[in-house]
Amino acid sequence: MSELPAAFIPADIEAPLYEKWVAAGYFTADASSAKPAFTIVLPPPNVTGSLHIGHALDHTMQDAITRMKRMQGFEVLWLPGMDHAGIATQNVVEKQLAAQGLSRHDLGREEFIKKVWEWKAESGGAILGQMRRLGDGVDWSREAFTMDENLSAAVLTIFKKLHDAGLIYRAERIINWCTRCLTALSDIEVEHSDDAGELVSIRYGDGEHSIVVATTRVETMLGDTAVAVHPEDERYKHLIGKSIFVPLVNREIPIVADEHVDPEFGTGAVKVTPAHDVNDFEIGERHHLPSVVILTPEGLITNTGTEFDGLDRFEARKAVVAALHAQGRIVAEKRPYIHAVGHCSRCATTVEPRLSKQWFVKVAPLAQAAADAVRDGRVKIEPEELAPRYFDWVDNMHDWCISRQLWWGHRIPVWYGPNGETIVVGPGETAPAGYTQDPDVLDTWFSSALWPFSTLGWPENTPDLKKFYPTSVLITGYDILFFWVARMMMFGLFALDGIQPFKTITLHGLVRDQFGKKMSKSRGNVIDPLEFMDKYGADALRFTLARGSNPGKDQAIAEDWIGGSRNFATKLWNASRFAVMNGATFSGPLPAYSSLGAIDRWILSRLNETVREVTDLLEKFEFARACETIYHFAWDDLCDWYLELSKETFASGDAADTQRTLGFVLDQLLRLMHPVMPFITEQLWTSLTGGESLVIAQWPETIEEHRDPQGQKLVGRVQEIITEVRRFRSDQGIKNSLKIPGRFVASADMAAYESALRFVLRIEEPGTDFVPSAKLEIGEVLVELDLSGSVDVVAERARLTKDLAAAQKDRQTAEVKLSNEGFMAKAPEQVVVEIRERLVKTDADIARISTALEQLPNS
RNA sequence: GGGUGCUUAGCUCAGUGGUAGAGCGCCUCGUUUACACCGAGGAUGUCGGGGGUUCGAAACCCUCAGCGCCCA
Repeated sequence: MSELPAAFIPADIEAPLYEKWVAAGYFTADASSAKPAFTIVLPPPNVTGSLHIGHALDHTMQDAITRMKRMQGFEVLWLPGMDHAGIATQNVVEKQLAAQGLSRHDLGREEFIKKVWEWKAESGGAILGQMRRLGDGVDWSREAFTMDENLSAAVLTIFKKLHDAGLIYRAERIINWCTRCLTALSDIEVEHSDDAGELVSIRYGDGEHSIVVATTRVETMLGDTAVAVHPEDERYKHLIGKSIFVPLVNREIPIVADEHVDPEFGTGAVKVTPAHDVNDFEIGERHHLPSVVILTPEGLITNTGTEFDGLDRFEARKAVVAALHAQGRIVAEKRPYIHAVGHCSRCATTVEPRLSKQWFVKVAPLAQAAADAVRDGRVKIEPEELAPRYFDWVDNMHDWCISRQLWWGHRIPVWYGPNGETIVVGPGETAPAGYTQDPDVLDTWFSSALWPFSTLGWPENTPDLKKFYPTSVLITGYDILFFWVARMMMFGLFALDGIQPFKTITLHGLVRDQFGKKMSKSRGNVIDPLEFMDKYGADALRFTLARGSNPGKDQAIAEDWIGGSRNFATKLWNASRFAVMNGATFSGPLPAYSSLGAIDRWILSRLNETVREVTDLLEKFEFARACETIYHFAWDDLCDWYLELSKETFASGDAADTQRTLGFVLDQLLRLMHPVMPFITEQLWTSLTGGESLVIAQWPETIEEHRDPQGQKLVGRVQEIITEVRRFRSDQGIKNSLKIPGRFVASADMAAYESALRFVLRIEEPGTDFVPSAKLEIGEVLVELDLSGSVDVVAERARLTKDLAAAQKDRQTAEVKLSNEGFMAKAPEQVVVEIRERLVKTDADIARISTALEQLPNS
């Protein structure tokens, strides 16, 4: 055991400790181990990203669980890596090129992809270094990237497998198109917001032969190929089957009857633009309407033969309205009109629904399997309140558009022959000469969906896959339940013939600012985890996040609270210094429980409870409650009570049992805290015990013999006496440092504590001149104090009056219950006994306090 | 519009039938050799409103109001 430095400086110890762990290979999993496996795959962060507070929370939880499992004797694999983030990464590199006045087309596909790899090598993956700062005990030897060769092989394999099963197809559909990213997006990459627009009602046709339609996207009228009404709508029945004149484009279009038209909405007639609206597309299909694409990929009007060709869609919207006004065809304008508008989740550009030929995954059977796996209990979602959200999604999922018009990503393994042949090329296969490959790449989530098994070597049946699949638990935020979790379920169950990718899905919430508001750059309330790790240490940040983490719930965080966690770390440091100074011992057997002193027995009993509770809570991912339990034990029980009550023993010189007890308790506590605060616990534990590392130390176990409710009750009474005497001293304005003579009159079971009480309360043995000027009755214990003079009667009367009122109030609630016939007849016996005891106690309290009040001098 | 969650001390949140809790903040006192990143003591809540079930409700049911999220 070496002396501990007076101050704890996280920055000095964290990086070296982390490097020590990695170098020792503690985090490297062994697929040939005989130990049971415990596997977590890290939700792969984006290669362009850096560590934000949400990662810090997610990683803290995973690190804590894997560290605990490792200490419990599992062969733990926590597998790190990143995804290639197709759009985001391509955007970053294109921006760099743009600064040199180049586009990706100037380089060509091959050169551009080379540039992206160069970018990744130089500045990608900043987050991996930041994870080390946080202390993530991941297996770096297995670090994966979705574009790695073997993970790419997995992509080809699953594509072919899905295609062969008829679950991948190519079709012309309305997809979400980003006019800035110039690619298709899947439904969930579109974020809807309620925006202010304008609802314009336009008269098509003339006189009797006219219909008013309303739209917020006026420019789409240039692509209208029909007007639809409900077949039963009396207003329009006579027009069904006729045609009507569309202004500006000067085209006659049919009026069709379609049951999906809502007669209650607007005029009951809708314009139909099959190439630019999902609902309209379906109407078009049903009525065999032509689809006219009137927008270029960039969002410019095209192909209408009007003056609007070449205008941007939003300029065209204004121009079309103006032209319609000029013709007197605007019937009404509602402004502002609030309606849902889709935006690209990457760049916020308004998404354009657009008819386009894309690749899709037919999700129905896959989603069904994904739902079943949860419904039949093979996969557990925690907290279970979030399961309905999962079902809502998988039960109503639309086919997934997987092709992206990008260059960075897994290129679609489909080749087209000179005569229109289509073949899918699996890993290791090559297309026949003369074939050309589809130019598009796959959605990044397509490869992320394979993460739990592609990282373990699938499609090869590797030792890793055998040992570590299915993974034990997935820990991630509820915000990517659909993006990622549901898709891993679909692909995992499909790829591994029904074996689920994880046994449990644990969802946590978002980290918000101290007022519960969402963090955002525009609000300026973003908390940077790196900044606060610098300032307070990684342990403090981790503890704060873990302590705030209730299952599935968002949490608030503030700098003050991180400071509070740092204070907790310092407290632990100082308690350890105290232990060293007082000769705590960290080896050898614990003395027999029955032979120990009352205080020692008490702390061991509390430790035992704490071990049980914390283990149980961490197993259930109840981080907030686990941290609360640790905090309370360490600060209140250990520091405020045990260390204080033990000071007298240490001062007496005969302290071997207490020295060993304290050493044991600290040792166990450090183990218990290590998952959440790995750095400071490692530093303390290795220097106190001389052990190699807490990372590979054994997790504390409960000790049945240490259950001691009776001892806890006694110490509870000791605590009550101390608190009451302190309150008296405080009310009397007696300095804490002042020693006063006093006498305890107590039952035999309290005698064991008298010396400790004297020490803590600074009450000296009474001398021959002892004159008790104050008497405190606390329960059955009488404390007589010699204040060498008179007491402050006013303060004492106030104190007693307050106590009397409290006792009377308690007595009354007890009495009301006991005189209630219903209560006496129906309440459980145990509760009745409890209330009776309460009545007895309050009666005694009232009598005692009343007497004390009467005996007070009148002055 | 459909679903779902929340409303408890100044702030952020625990608490699923038996006398309302924590952290931070606040007030008073205190340099007693682990710790002022500390110690001791203290104050603070008709548990969103209304109804119901129950001997007993912050908790269970109904309803209203407000806030939030997801989906459309």
